[in-house]
Amino acid sequence: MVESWQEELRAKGYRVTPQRQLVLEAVTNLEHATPEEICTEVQRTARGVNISTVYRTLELLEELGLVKHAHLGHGPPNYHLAADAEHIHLVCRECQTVEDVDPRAAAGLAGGLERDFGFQTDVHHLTVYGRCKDCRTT
Amino acid sequence: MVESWQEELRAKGYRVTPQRQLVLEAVTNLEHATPEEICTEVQRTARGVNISTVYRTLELLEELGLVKHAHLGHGPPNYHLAADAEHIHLVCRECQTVEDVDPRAAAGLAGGLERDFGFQTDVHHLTVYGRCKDCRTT
DNA sequence: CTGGGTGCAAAAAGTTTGCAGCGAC
DNA sequence: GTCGCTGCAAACTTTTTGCACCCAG
Repeated sequence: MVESWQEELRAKGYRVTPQRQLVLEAVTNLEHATPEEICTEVQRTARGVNISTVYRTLELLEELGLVKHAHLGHGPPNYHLAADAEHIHLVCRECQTVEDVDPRAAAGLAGGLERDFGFQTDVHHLTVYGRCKDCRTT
Repeated sequence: MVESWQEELRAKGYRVTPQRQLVLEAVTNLEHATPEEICTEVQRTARGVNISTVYRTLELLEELGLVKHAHLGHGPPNYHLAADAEHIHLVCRECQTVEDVDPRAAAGLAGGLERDFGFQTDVHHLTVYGRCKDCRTT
């Protein structure tokens, strides 16, 4: 697994550039971030990585299986390392907070969909909307 | 049930307009539609309901609890009648098709989240990403 | 008649693309 | 030196907003 992603890039005819390393670093550090946030983070460290490069890089990194994204409601997509532990997102439709939950909570669901519909659930990408504990009591 | 939402509108100080009736009709007929599709549908019947009116109306109808929306991937949100039977959306990340599934499949998940996190799942809004049967065999 | 609703146009927000120059290999 | 990558700007898509006029109540 330590076999560097840089090798993989070169093997596929892509190039290893500072920008690509910085974007991957930013995703690693931020854990959950939108393209915009990633761009800002990168520009804090080094200067000037263009937003369009961030988009292009994220697409590439996702293609390589290094990062994944999920849609958490209205806003922009949310990127994180594929290597991070898988988790489910609980999004509160009132306070907009996101809570990460162990994917085992969805084991039954995934199993059922597989059995009944032949559907292979991407648990990584599962987003559950509802109301969180706090918003239900207030 | 047939005429009551108009009453509710007036009771809250809103007005019943042809545009609002047409949008609700379109949502009813299309069952699953984006704002753009709703706008097109409405303009087929009558002419000239502006896209921005569609957005404003959908927001209002959702506030009243008449319609709901879900995010099915990258694209625009997807509106449908709240009165329609609840269902889960299975979105294939390869062929982009959407399959509707009985919400009972998620009963275990919803129960677990409720028990463990006090989170009230909005099953209506649940979207599951993955690969459908067809894409797995091809 | 009155104030909320609508259409239109412009702005915002998020994302993609064309192209000339740069730099990884 | 080659050719993929980047920055920049412009185009695009989806959604929101400001404003003058219109019409439901």
